[in-house]
Amino acid sequence: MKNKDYEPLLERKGLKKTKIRIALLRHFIKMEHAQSYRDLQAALANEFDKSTLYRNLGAFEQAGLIHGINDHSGITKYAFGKAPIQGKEHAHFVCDRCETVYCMNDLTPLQFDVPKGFKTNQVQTIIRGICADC
Amino acid sequence: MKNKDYEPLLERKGLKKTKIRIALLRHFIKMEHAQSYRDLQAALANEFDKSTLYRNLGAFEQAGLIHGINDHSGITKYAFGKAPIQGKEHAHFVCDRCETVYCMNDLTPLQFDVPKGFKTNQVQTIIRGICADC
DNA sequence: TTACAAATGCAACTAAGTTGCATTTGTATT
DNA sequence: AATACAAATGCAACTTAGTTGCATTTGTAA
Repeated sequence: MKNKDYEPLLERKGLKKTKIRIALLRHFIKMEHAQSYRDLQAALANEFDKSTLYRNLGAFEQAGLIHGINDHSGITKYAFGKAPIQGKEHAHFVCDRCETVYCMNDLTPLQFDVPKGFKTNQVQTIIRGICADC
Repeated sequence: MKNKDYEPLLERKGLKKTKIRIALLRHFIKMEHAQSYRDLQAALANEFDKSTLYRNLGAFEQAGLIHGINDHSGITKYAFGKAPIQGKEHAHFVCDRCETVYCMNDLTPLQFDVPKGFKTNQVQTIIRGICADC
């Protein structure tokens, strides 16, 4: 994906093309692991304010450009792509040693039968273990 | 389960029988929903220090008496019972309206085939939706 | 080029969770 | 019952994630 290719993504979502958004998109597309606030701040060389970064993460998530992942660390991490919905789940693998978060796009979709009266909107699965690099 | 019944749980784990531990155990056993730090602090009438409470949550979790659950709120919640292990998962249902966290003990166990080189330790599933009370 | 909504930067704030250390308490031993 | 020691508590100070209000700046459409 070339730099110019993802700028239309912003327009399509009604988001203005600002410096941080271009930088964020470019970064998310090339990163294969989920990114925490700190990862992102470092990757962007602390060029932008904390609130600006958080607000844009929120905007991107709402627009379905990225999705948040919550593991036992208590720190939200973000990865490129829409949030999982039922029937189209993708699981996340968190390495207990290096803490890297992988998106496992190709795992078999799951079906959950929740009790009567419960309505499912989305399903997120966190698999903890040791990754191939560790 | 009577009050005296769960005190042996502490001894068996090598944990001293202190006031906060008895109170915590009693509370966890009767609560059907997962509890946040704030829930617990309120239930215990702010009788104990923040650090004491957190340290005991850690000790209980390590002993397998409770397990932590992390949803999109970023706030860890705890529920009675051991953490899910592969083949014996139980999923958690988080209501998007009232934020209550339910343990769904009776959902079908899942099998995940992770890529080569990855080793699974435990699987946690968060189902988001609307609960029966909402 | 103008004009306005949307986005940014700044500063101040809230709240979760942690840590070091002095004091207290549960329990095992005599 | 007294002692003795490790483990647990309380306190205070701290770190860091994430939020909010507001004045200023900027992207885009007219």
